Amino acid sequence: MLKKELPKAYNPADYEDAIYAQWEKSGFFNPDNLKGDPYSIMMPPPNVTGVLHLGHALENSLMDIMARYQRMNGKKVLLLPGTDHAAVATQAKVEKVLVEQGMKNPRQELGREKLLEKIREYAEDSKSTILKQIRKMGTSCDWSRLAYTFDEARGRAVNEVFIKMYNDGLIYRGNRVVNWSVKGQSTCSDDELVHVERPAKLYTFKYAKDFPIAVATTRPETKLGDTAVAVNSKDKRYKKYIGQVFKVEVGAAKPLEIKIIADENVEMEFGTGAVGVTPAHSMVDFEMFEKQKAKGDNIGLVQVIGQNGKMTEAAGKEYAGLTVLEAREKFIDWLNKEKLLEKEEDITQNVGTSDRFGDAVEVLPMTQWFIDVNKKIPNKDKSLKDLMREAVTIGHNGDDKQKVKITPDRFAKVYLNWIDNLRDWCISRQIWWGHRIPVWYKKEEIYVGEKEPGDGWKQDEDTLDTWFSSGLWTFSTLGWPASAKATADKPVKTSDLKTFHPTSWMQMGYEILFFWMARMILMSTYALDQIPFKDVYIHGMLRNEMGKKFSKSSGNNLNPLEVAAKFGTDALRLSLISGIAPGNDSKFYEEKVEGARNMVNKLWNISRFIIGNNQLPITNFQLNAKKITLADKWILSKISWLIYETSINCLENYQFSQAGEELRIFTWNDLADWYLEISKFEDNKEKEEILIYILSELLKLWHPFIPFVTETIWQEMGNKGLLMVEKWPDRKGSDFNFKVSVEFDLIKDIIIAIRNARSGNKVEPAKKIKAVIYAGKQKDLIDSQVHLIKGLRTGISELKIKVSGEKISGAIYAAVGDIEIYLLGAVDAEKEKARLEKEISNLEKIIKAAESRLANKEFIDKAPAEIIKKEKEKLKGWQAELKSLKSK
RNA sequence: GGACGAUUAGCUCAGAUGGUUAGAGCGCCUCGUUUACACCGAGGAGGCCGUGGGUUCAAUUCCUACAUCGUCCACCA
Repeated sequence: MLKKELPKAYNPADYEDAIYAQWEKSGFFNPDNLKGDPYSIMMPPPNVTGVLHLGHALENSLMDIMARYQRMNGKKVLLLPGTDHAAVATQAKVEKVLVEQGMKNPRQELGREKLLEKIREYAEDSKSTILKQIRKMGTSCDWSRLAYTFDEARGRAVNEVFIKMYNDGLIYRGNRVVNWSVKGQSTCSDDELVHVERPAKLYTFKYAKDFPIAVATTRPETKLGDTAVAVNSKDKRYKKYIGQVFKVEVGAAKPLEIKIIADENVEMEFGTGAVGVTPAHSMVDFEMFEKQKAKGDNIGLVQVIGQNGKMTEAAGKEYAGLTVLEAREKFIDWLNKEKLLEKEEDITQNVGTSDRFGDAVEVLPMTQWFIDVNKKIPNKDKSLKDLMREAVTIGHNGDDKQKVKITPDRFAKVYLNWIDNLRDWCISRQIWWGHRIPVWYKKEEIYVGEKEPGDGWKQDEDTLDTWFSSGLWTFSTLGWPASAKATADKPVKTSDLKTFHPTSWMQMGYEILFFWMARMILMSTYALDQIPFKDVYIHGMLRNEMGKKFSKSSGNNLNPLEVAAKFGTDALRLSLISGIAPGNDSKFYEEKVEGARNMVNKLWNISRFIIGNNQLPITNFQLNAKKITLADKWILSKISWLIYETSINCLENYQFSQAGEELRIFTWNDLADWYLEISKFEDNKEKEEILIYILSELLKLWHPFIPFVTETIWQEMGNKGLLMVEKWPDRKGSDFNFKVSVEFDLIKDIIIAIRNARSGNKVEPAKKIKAVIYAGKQKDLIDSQVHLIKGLRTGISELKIKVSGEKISGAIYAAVGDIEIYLLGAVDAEKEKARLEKEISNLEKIIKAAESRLANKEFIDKAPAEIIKKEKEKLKGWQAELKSLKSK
């Protein structure tokens, strides 16, 4: 066999690229080359606004662990990669760059086509960097199915859904108030707002001296557009005014006609108990306006702020053209002059700002495209909201199999709460980078369709909210709609949809729960009548040592590729998934990666030792050891347990951190620290066989987490095939031998005690007493103890064993020179007896309680069968324990 | 205002459907020139599991109240 001298330390850079190339070339990233049940994961497409950050690195690690695990378990795994054009984000970013380069207004100066060209260049550049980075992370995705939210195939899907929704009456064009970013000159959805707390002034005033009700506002300038005052109908002070209209002159173009209306949402106790209603510049007020309108009462809507952020003509001659702030001052001056201002208070206020452009948004009435989330879908008697709710509660159409399982489940509550507050979704944007709305106009005519219907038609200028296309991601990537195939820039297999949808597993950060998860559920249940994924794992955010978010703007961005270059991709991956719990934020810092790097190196050196010392052929290995010792039994028992733990308990339940922990404990504390040491003096054919077996299985278990180093070692062993597609070890959890484990732990204790004694450390016998009683009854065990104690770096060559009968039940003494080590013997009979008695009485109590519970008829009748079964099992265990205790 | 999360070793964090001795990594202390590894080895110290109450034979775990920190949603006009 081949004996290669491996370097002392594992140097990732020497192997990673070649290994990835090998994987890719093998074709096993592509499910078409795999057999078995389909298993699909759609990569959340990173925005083409920049490069990958640590969050992406975490996501890639999580997805790849699942993909590799499932692949090794014989699944036909599709991990589909892609990128997102990130409409507003990308355009905002490029515009910012252009402005920094000296352009004043890129949109005006370049025009639509040229600006789009610039953005496209930027996006393509960013995209290619991102794709390289994904490779670098070792992600085993199918590059042949690479998708982009803004490519032709995805564009087809977008149009198809838009048209379908329009025809179903779910998409409408309406004049409603929207969030408007003056800086970005575009709308944004409610979810795109970032609320910032700011100090503000709250003014209480009356519109006129003879106006009966005072109102309060932080935005006096908008009051030029008030059309009503809302009060609670139960409010005795104001009840008499309800329905009356007051004409007041405040300086606007026309005198305001303020109608007093009733609204149950107005709190009587707060402020003056009355609200000045500005339908044009407040979401809530607009809703009141609509409510009144539905009752047949049009209170009117006056827009006093324009899209340029300046006051309109309607605000009056004095005000038109002023900025919002100038107008505010002017209005306050006027109120003061007229002695209408009653109060001025300092308060803090939450202001909605544009996520991408950063300015405080203005609420304005505009004609935009909306998705109606409350309207019943034709032939369904359900609204989109209903669909979104159903998917996580009773399952789509009440089908339990079509239910999205959210891990951790508390996010289901957050999600449902969000749906309750959801307003119609404004989907049109006035930016250019994005899917253009497939609607055409010719004079008064309107046509909704993919291509212009003939001469003289003009397409809608607006583009779609980027989440519209992201919402289709799970199926637009799988060849939906079928016609996408013809025009796709890449061949798309339409059969994919049938095979891989609903997708098996999805992961994402909680910050895009509403943006993305909700929209995917909406789109998929509506368009396909299927949930988008069965399982969704929500991860937390990564923060730096100070607990701050990593962000480019704050300059504390850690580049995952630099970390990977320094410590290796495996170390980065392992450190990212260590110590995390689903949905919880975690801190990330370099020391963590260092620890993971050390782990990787440890595995490398274990392998180096096993490969280097072995005389047997180590490929295609089958365990056949016949003569085995206690240590052999122990390690085989342990790895059997490890296989069970990592597969069933951890990975099947998305306990990634736990899996890594279990693997590390076995590898370092059990295998390296004990078994490898034992193998140095119990050197025989059986040991070698077992070592190869253990290493092979261990590499498989580690592979999803640290794919590069495991694959490298696998090949250094001389294996022909790729570890990536090796069969996952059989889960024979039952092979775990508790007795052997206890016996071996005893030996460990003895050896540790000897080492302590020799190094002058104190011995604590209490812990060992229990063990010795156990040992005393077994000749074999004593022999193996002697053997191991002699062998394992204790410096002991002579061992005096004394097994006594009654007084000391099985004590072991080890004599080293003139030191007589008092290890396990000399059981203090009294103490031991007391201890046993306490334990027995404790157990008896427990058993009694359990028995009475099982005897309770109510409990038997009402408790689920499973619980009763468990209770019985527990009871049995306790009873057995009690018996064994009593026998002592 | 509503909801959710966190509170466990010096630091960063796991964990237990309630059960005998609560874990890891890092850090710290002592020891170690062993041929897989100093990216190492051996050992050790260090915890009223946030506070009060309740349920229970048994609570750090379940319930409840509170405190502190954090997040999301709604926004009071």
